[in-house]
Amino acid sequence: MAKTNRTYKETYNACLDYIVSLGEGACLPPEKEMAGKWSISRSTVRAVLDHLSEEKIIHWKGRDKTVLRLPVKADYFQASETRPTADLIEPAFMQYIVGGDLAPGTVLRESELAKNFGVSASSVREYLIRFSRFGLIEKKPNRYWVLNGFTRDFAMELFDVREMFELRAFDTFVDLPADHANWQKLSALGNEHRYLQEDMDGRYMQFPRLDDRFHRLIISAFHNRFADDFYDLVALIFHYHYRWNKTGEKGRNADAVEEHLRVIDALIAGDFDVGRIRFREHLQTARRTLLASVSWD
Amino acid sequence: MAKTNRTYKETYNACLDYIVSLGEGACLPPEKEMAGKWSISRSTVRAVLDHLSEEKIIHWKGRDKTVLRLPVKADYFQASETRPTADLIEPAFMQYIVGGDLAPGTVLRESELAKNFGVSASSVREYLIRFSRFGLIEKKPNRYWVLNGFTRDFAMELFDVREMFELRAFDTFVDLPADHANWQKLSALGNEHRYLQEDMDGRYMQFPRLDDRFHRLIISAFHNRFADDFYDLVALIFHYHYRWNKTGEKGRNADAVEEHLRVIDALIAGDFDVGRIRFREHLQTARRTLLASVSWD
DNA sequence: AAATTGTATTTTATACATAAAAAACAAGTT
DNA sequence: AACTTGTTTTTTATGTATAAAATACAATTT
Repeated sequence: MAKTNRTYKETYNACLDYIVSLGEGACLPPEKEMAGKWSISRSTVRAVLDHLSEEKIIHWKGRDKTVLRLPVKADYFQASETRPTADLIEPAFMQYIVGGDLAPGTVLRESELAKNFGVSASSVREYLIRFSRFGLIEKKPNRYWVLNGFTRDFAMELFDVREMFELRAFDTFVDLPADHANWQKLSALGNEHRYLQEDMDGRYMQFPRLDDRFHRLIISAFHNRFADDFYDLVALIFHYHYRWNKTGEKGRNADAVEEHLRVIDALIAGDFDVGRIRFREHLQTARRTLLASVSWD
Repeated sequence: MAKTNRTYKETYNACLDYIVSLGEGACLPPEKEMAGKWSISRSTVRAVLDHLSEEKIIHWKGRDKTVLRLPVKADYFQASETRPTADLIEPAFMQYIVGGDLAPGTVLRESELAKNFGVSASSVREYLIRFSRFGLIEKKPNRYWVLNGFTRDFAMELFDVREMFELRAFDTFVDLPADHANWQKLSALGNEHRYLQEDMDGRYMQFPRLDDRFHRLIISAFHNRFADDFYDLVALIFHYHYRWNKTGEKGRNADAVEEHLRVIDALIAGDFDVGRIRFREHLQTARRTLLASVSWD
């Protein structure tokens, strides 16, 4: 097989939605306009129109593209068919290494992973090359990939850099003028934290998303692509590490919500020094919590 | 064509060297030992022995591997044939973008680059994926790569992080015990700087190597893989940026040598505070110098 | 029996083939 | 003439095929 026709399927689904919004009897716009609308080529638009015509959803002849009937659920392509291969590999791969609790030094074979994940070897290969930038895996030339693993050292070094970046960003953040949009965003985040806190038992699973937004808001003040990029790694580690390590999750999240709020409240009140101390404390807690659950040295 | 036989050619050349060191009439060791010696498989060793035998350089029958004649220059494979494809792509690519002074936003096509560099599209593709981690290029899905380019912003953000890492490393360095090997290394580097200074006109081209070693020595004190890794990018930028930007090279290098020495001398003398000030100054100069030669915003 | 070689099998790297998608161009409509 | 569509060409994504290299196992020699 060659290239997948994911773009086509995705566009087809988007087009069905669009047809619903137009209603029966309406006319679709010119091909070029549709191509622009979804940022794809006219070829794909025409392929979609072809299929829509075959399915008798529209009547297509030249520039006449009339909606014959509204699409139903069965007309749509399955979500699994439209998801990019790369998006499919990441969770599978992280499940494999984090969920499998593989020891550092474990050999990873492209062909084996490809078979396991049900994707092509080329896709796996590309993913691994991309992923290798995080330093968790390494390629032995002419041989295989080796898992360096999420060791204690790795976690410590990760946190050292994270702290440097976030504290630096924090200092830039508090220097922002009072009318900067970030203050509003921070205030809004505070409210969301409180909302979560009201029903911790029912909503604690929503915390990781909030955590990510809080830290990214701080980091964004630094305006540094390397720091932003580094936070992708931090987020990845946190996301997957805790995904397969649910012990004490609720308590951990409740503590973190509390700590975030202490920082936010201090900042909103203008107590920057107190805020900084609270922020440091929060980073320390995060470091301790993660280190406590690292299984390999 | 399939896989290249670079490993084989490299091993063959290494084996010719080895035969020279053994001398005529000598016997080569067991296959397994040779495989271990060059960290390759026995298959490759046997392929090499086969060729050596064909060329009548050795007589090979079972475990008898006698040297018949010493190899001559013509027996060796050309260096160009043994160099890894990836090593071949890097300078070509950097020449293409830095040497060509391409504007940010320039479209890069895999097939075009492959044709230009005389390598396969897959190799180019892998290189670009790997290179993309530096944030200088970006992939437009289903389309092409776009050069983000070495802009003023990029340089500033690069230096912000570089300064954070190096200053942090510097503080760790000065805390090293007096008998730590790094102090000796620093002292030795000081001497090499002075040696360079004695004949700046004749030796200034050797400075980049020395610069790299000086900064890596400092950075190494931090013991942080992310900082080490980041310095790879810094080194890459410096290496290629100045490679095609020779204006004022001698003066630039002379100044930097002087600045390095001020730092080294202060540290060796135990004046850590002065050393830190001098080190900051040096980083500032480096930033200014690089920014002055950035052509794109 | 241990070491070494011979042979067969597995895995990896990479060119190539092919379908999808984009882009270019030509022709027809309003 | 400006749009829009029809058709063709180019480029990209990705699976497949294949030689190189690694590994495993059997047969031999010391």
